[in-house]
Amino acid sequence: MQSPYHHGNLREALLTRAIETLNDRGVEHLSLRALARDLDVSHAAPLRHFPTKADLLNAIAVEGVQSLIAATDAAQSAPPGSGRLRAMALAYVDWAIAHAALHGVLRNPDVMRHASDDLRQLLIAFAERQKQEIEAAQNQGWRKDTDPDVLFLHLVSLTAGTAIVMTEDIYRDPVPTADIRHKVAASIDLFLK
Amino acid sequence: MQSPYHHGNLREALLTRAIETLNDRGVEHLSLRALARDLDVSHAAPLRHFPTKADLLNAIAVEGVQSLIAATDAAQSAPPGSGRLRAMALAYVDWAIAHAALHGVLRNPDVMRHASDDLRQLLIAFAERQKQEIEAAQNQGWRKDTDPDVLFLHLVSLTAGTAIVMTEDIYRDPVPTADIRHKVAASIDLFLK
DNA sequence: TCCCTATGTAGGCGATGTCAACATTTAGTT
DNA sequence: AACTAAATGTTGACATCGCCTACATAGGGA
Repeated sequence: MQSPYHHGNLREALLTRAIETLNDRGVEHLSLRALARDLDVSHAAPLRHFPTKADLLNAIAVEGVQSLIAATDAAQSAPPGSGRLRAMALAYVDWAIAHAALHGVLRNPDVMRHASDDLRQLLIAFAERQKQEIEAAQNQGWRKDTDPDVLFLHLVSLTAGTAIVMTEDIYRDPVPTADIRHKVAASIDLFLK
Repeated sequence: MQSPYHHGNLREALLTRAIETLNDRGVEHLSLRALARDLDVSHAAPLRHFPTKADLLNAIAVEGVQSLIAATDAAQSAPPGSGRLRAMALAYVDWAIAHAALHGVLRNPDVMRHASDDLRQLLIAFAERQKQEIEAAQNQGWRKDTDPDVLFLHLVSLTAGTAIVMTEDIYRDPVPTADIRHKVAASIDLFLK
């Protein structure tokens, strides 16, 4: 049949198409009705899967954080210590560059304002793992005398900040372009080496 | 007369009220029509001053950057060097905390995507000054052997990241609360002392 | 087979951004 | 002072959007 009454996998299709739209048009141009049109579905169909637009964005954010966690998990193959922290920080930045749209959603205050409990839990777990890595690194002698809270604050600020500087258009002008990936690593090494 | 045909200073009134709304309701609830209602003006009146909603947000962003620059200018009373850089970084973070709404606009990718040339110029000038401060500090011996590009990247990432961590709700859970201002200073000192 | 739930459709409501046509006020020129 | 042009505000309209309600269809147990 040409178009079956039921789409079959509308939820996934919505998420995929939404992320595509996000990539080239930004959050402001993301609309449930336009998504429905794109997928040849009635204008209210998306509401069956995401009762509200915020729910859609929240689901995208959850996917994003899971993807981010998976990316930094891969960096955990390194032995514990400041080297592993370094690998995780770089993995974070690389992930942000590779998934700019998802990263943008995670950085959008208007999305995160309505973060679901699931999403918050994911982020807290992620933060917790970073704290453990810091503790492990300190046990190996790295910045042994510094307050762990300060190290955590510094790590989070530096990684989040670097990711933003590398992905947001507004920083493109002042930031050096030549050999940027190497400079990012050197910048992170100022803290983690 | 009760309500004169002309408001008198609608442009300023719009900006002021918009920032207020931003503060307690967020960008998503900012609407030109609601602003018009708040100011007892017809629904299309704001368009005379801001042809599009993006123009309004852009104007707010310009005010924000000017305010930010003024705040960090005050920190320039310190003598040049890493100490002045430190003062500027802390002034940045303090400004972000004190003007969370403006800071949120500046950090909103959907706002900055349409940044006007004015706005971009302001930001470039701000970045340029930071580069000069780094050079001055290096001339005084601070991290003399490090690539200035790397130092700049690190400074921008760290300050932007810290401001975000301190202002965005989503970081409130994992970040330590006790003595936070002191810890922020300590975190910045890891780089600037 | 029958029913329940999940999923999709059709229509509508209030709100929004933006446009066009018109009104009023202000400022500048003569 | 009179005339005119520009600035500023009003009214009405249109397309779109999020979301709601009522209804239609499909699929999966009992």
